[in-house]
Amino acid sequence: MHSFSAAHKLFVEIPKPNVVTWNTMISGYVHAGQFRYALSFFTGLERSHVCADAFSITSALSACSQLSLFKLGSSIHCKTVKLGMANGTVVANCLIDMYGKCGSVEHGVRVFYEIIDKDVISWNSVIAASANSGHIGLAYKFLHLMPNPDTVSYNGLINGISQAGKMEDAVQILSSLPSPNSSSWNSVITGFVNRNRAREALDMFCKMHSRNVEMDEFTFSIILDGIAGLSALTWGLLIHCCAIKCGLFASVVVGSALIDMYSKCGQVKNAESIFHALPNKNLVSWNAMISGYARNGDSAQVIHLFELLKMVRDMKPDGITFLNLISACSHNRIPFEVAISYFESMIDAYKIAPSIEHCCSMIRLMGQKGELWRAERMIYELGFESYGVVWRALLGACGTQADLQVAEIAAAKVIELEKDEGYVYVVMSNMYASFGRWEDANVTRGLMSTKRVRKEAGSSWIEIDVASFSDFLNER
DNA sequence: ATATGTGAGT
Repeated sequence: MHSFSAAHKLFVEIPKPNVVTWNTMISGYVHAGQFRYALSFFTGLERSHVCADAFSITSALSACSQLSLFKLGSSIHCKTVKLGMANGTVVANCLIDMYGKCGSVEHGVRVFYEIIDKDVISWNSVIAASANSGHIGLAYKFLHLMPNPDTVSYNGLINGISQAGKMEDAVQILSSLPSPNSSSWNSVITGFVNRNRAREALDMFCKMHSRNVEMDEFTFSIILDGIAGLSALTWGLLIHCCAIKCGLFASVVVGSALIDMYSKCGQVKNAESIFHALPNKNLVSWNAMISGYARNGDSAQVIHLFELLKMVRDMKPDGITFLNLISACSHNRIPFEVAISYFESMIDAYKIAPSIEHCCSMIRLMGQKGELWRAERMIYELGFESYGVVWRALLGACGTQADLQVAEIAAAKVIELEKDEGYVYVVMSNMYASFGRWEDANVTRGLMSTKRVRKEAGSSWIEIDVASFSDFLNER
């Protein structure tokens, strides 16, 4: 049980905090997953006249890893070099991890080579960093060079291979391990779920169960995610029971995954009772419940829960909350002006920068209202004009509104920015047809057949000459 | 007194 406000209040009363006091605050926030706060205390330490030590550095680096802050992480690396502690085993281990998570294995490997006394964690970190960045061969190399690899070493490899989607290899390594632990199994299950192979994920879950490997929060959250994708309620209920047996009934992580699973299986009532019973709800739990209501078309509950969330102390909506809220507005009968005001409050009151997803959701909303020019203007205002998905959303909105003028602008943009002209051909020919402009529709269809546009099983469109359709549009 | 490696939830 954390008590940040209490700790913070105590901290500010300390007249001259020493390095240990600072470090306790930094690592406390890291452990609680509050990485930004952790880093603000690190900055505070640096601004006061206290010198950072290895403890401050390692906690700060851990925060950088989790947030993928390459620039800050590198600047801390520079500091450690100046302070002469870059080759210290623990500091170097953290640096390897930080570089790995920031997508720069090369830097991590360089740090690894400089360590004089490499310990198990140094090796495991460099293996994980290599494997997770897709350098499986490199990970194998380190694993073979390592003096006494343990389960964690192999887990790094299994995890990387699973992330790369090489599931057969991952399963093979798992079965070759003398004593795989929860993490070994979790990595493989995660790999299957992320590749939309939920059936096999379930299979692994059952094997894990029958071999009496301890199941933790990770196991349940990922398998529930797989179940949600399958909408397999019976499995969901079974796994829910299993989680309770494992003593995880009060876990926020499992609870939030259950809320999501039940609402995706159409069982909002179950989702609701999980939500209300959760003793320590976090923002993820709230967002899961709000999106559950949104998915099931209960806009009144969406707004009700959103208003409640705003009143909870230490809790404030994030970008995902607003995304759910806006999509609920477009899928349900919520007044246009209300939706707009939510979006504006997100930007103005909550200082949340709109993402491409927000932009697309707003385009759909404006499209429904017939405000296509406003949507087009918004794309530029938000600075997303160089993203094809955004124009694709606008083109889609034009299709339902039958607005040829905006559609032609959007169509040209989709062709310019994406390689997917097939979609444009289909939408445009349908639109021309709906306007009775059969000649244009036929020209479009003709272009489709001469260029052999066809939809492939994987949903990608093939070999189309970009110029021909652009010319067709420009001639108009 | 305080620190590092595997995997997760909208």
